[in-house]
Amino acid sequence: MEKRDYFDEVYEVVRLVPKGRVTTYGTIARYLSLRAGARMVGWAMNGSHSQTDVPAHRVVNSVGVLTGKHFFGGPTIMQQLLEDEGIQVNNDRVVNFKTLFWDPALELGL
DNA sequence: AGAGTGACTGGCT
DNA sequence: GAGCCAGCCACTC
Repeated sequence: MEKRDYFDEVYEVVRLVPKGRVTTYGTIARYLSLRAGARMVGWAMNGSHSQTDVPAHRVVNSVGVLTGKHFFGGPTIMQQLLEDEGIQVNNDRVVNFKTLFWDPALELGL
């Protein structure tokens, strides 16, 4: 398998997400200029289980919904991880998502 | 090679 | 905010 190419880049960006902040698949896709699109970012996260330092729980969709929670081995794992970082989650949706949103191209001073 | 699927997004209702 | 639809690319069978 060894898809590594853009997978690794996605992991790297996700790792840069500060604790208590979140970002979206589409944002990562655009930041890395992935033609593949946001869907592939999610697919890339599918391999994040091999990476221990990849906070995939900080990656949500465009409206702040924890779409990938089921892939954490449980429907509440992702939410608990976020709440543990001080992020409030209500009905699978990140509270103040717009405020907690972290844009790499913006925060990294690009 | 063709069809189905998915951790998405934007636009419209 | 929530639902439906179309576009998007990579992966699997």
